[in-house]
Amino acid sequence: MPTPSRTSLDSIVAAGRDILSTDGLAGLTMQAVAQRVGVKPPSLYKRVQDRDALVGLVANALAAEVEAILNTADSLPTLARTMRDWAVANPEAFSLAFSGRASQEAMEAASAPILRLCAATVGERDALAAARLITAWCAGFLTMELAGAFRLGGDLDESFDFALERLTAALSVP
Amino acid sequence: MPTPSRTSLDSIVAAGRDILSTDGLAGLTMQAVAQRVGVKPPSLYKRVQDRDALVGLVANALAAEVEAILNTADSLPTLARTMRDWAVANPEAFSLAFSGRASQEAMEAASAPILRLCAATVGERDALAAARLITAWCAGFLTMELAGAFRLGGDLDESFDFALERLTAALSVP
DNA sequence: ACCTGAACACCGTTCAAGT
DNA sequence: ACCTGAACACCGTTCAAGT
Repeated sequence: MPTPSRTSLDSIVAAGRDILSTDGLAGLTMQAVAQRVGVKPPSLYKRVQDRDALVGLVANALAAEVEAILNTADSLPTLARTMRDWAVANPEAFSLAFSGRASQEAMEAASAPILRLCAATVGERDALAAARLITAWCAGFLTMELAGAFRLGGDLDESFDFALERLTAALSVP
Repeated sequence: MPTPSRTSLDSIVAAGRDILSTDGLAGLTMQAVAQRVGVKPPSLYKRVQDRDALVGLVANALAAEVEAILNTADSLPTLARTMRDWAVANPEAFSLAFSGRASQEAMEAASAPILRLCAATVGERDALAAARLITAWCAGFLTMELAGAFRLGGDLDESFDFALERLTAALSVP
């Protein structure tokens, strides 16, 4: 006799997102997710292949969040600062979003705003390479900042702005 | 009655480094390390606080490797290409070395070559900010390249060289 | 002093049995 | 159809007992 569903894939991914932000990736266990959606761990396997797949779906959801935020930016410096504010406010989410676990489609969508602004700055021909430069720098800087890897003193805000100035100058001049 | 040691901290860290490169961070278990040094897992706790501490020691060893390699470079472009070659040859080692798990001292030592070349390029005043720009970009680019995050087509070598040209230009002009 | 077997808590995952 | 209890393999870690 059929039984009505007691949860859904969306609730599971949403629960995973919440647990990630409070307990980190290590706390994102099948048991924790199951408990939060009100089900026993084995039931999750009806909706999700395994933990890796679930983490990937959460990463996709985070990439969509990033896309939405970046779409509000109208210049590369604004975009970088928007990204930084979000990363500082959501460190665990940031690190999963940029861990390479999101799907190609999700990453493409999140890259679109950067690509658009880069095309406007350097032209279509160099847009992709410029977007990779900006993305790599920004992801690298924020990852290291959040990991506490910048420990040689100095002002981090200053270092961020220094880089932003030099980068925009480097991309503005052909 | 005293028993002669059957292993040492150095062997344990070396075993960890080897296992990392073949099986990745997930394969770097206390059991795998113990087996490789010829001891049972509980014995490791005589030399190492816990798995996290062991991973940190391996990260320190990797930072020292990075330092040695980067010290052979005599310009920023050469340094970046040296780093990239090493990262491609040692992907797991690279990602642990830049994960923020190494100690402050190890990170400072690994940063020294970059800082030195940046000081020669932009002067002492901006050396730290410039080093952070180069380091963040390079770490970000290689992390994303190794994670397969650059999937929008185009030539990755070209994107790397494009960034390197623009960055050196941006740092050369005051 | 160092090593080990036994034990515990915790995790991911499978599957037969329930409704 | 979906859910669960029981079970298994695997991991980190502790500790009393061995030498």
